[in-house]
Amino acid sequence: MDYKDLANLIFPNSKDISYYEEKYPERDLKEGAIVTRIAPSPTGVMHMGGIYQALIAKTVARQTEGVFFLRIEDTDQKREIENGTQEIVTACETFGLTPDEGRTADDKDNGNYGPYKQSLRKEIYQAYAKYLIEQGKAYPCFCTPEDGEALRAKQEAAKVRPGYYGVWAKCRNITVEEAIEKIKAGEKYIIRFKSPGREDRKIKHHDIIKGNVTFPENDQDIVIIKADGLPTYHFAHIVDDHLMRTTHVIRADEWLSSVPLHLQLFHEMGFKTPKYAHIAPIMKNDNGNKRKLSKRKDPEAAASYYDEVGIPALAVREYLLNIANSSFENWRRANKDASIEDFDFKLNKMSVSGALFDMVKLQDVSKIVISKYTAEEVYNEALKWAKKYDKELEEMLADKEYALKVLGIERGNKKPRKDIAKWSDVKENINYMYDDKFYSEKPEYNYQVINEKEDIDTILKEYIENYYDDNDDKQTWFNKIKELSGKLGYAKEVKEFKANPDAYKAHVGDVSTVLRVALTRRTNTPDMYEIMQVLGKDRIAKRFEKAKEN
RNA sequence: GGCCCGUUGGUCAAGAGGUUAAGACACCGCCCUUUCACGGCGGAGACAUGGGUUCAAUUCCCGUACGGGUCACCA
Repeated sequence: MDYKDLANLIFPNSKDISYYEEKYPERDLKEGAIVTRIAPSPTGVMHMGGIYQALIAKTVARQTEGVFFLRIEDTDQKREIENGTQEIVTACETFGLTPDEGRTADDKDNGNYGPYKQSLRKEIYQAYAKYLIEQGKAYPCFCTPEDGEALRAKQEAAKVRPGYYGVWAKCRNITVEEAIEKIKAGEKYIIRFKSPGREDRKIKHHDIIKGNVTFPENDQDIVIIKADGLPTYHFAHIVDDHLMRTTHVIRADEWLSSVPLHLQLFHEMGFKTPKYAHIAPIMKNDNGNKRKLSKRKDPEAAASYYDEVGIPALAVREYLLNIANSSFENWRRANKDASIEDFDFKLNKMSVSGALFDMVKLQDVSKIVISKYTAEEVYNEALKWAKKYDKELEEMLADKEYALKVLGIERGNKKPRKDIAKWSDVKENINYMYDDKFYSEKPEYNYQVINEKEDIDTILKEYIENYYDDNDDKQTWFNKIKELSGKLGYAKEVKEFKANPDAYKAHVGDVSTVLRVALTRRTNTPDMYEIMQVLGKDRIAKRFEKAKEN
């Protein structure tokens, strides 16, 4: 009896691995093309870290004319949630990160290297596990989970390194005969990798992001096939990324310390190893402590959060690119209108340590992104958002023609306003341009410098009766306010007033403020000329009348 | 605790053995046809720490402190 008999007993129906090697051939891509992927577990909402990873993976694949694919890692069926796959697929789509191949829905694939869902690949993993058993590089282990705990306790008490290795690996030395006997007797078992490594030897590894790292060799006989017949992450990773012909494994740096194991596994299988790039996670400052952005604690960790508050997906991508390659910022300033796809992203320029997530900076990026939108685009996006999250705003936007005028104020010129960071800002930004909102507000007028009711009423009356005309161009409009100011004893120029403050009651700016406040009940607004143009003389007059009542 | 990795202004960060140590966000001041925003100009603000090596170290080496990761039949 030999390893082959043992392997046949354990996996009697597995195909020979040559079947899979032929079924999933080398990809026919140009030299230097990067094949990479994201491989999330369908265990909850999509995390920002996942989006970040997807962005980087997709970017490098696209730049090298490679392939970016999605593989669902559902080997831990206890943790799986309903619609987990859909959640991932949808998140990728909303951020413009749709994979070139992979799972496209709960039960659908796109691509020739599938299935792209690990639970559907069970027989493949078993075929490769069988291959290892045949060579004596893997073995059945009859230890129970309780045995594992006991082992651990014993090792802790003895103050030795915990784990299933060396002399502690009880089942590694069971003879083939004995193993066969136990299996035939119905004993439960799992499959472990028989590590050839030695802890006192070092291995050097070059990570694209982390650089050179040195580790002790792996000597742990890790489990590769669990009691339920499914593989552990480590084994699935080796088999899948080999068969899917992945060239670059881009993943979170929590995996870095598994590299010695993975390298060993690739080597023992006789596979070519992919290159690794371990990216630092996005962090969060939690009361002075740095920690990973957490799905449970931080709402902004969920990919869906940005859709909810109305930050455009493009802004999120730009912000993430900022974190990924700081040269992006300079590039962006030099190439204001270029597509982010034209940015020459460098994997090896990524930061080694995790960046703190900066919501303020994200909003700044978002303001710039939105400032480049046309009124029509702002309208469409805001409406799309409003339909999902804000009925009142949706109603306000019902009159598209008017909404476009309002949203078009100070937009489309070379120095557009940057006052919208997210679609949820829009309502507050424009509501005074809607009469029903305006008149239902509490009528509070904060006129600042000029406060006498008589003065105010005079300014409003004079202006609307003798000066304002819808047909004036901006310069004429501006001059008229100066004229009015002069006529009523205010300085026509602010500089003049500052030079000689005692000669005037106030200056043209103060007069403008009276008009602005009467018109909008706000001291800060966009350009008043444009506001007046949109409102028109009748509505201006009506608002002035209302102001005089107070 | 063992093993890995890291530490440049409040945040993101560039950088090289010799630099006035970039830039962005945030902050402050001034300017810009009257507010706000935009834009322009300017300001404040940093190489964790102790030892080496060197003519010279923030940059290289060692230690310390601090931070992060990892040590599952989870990924």
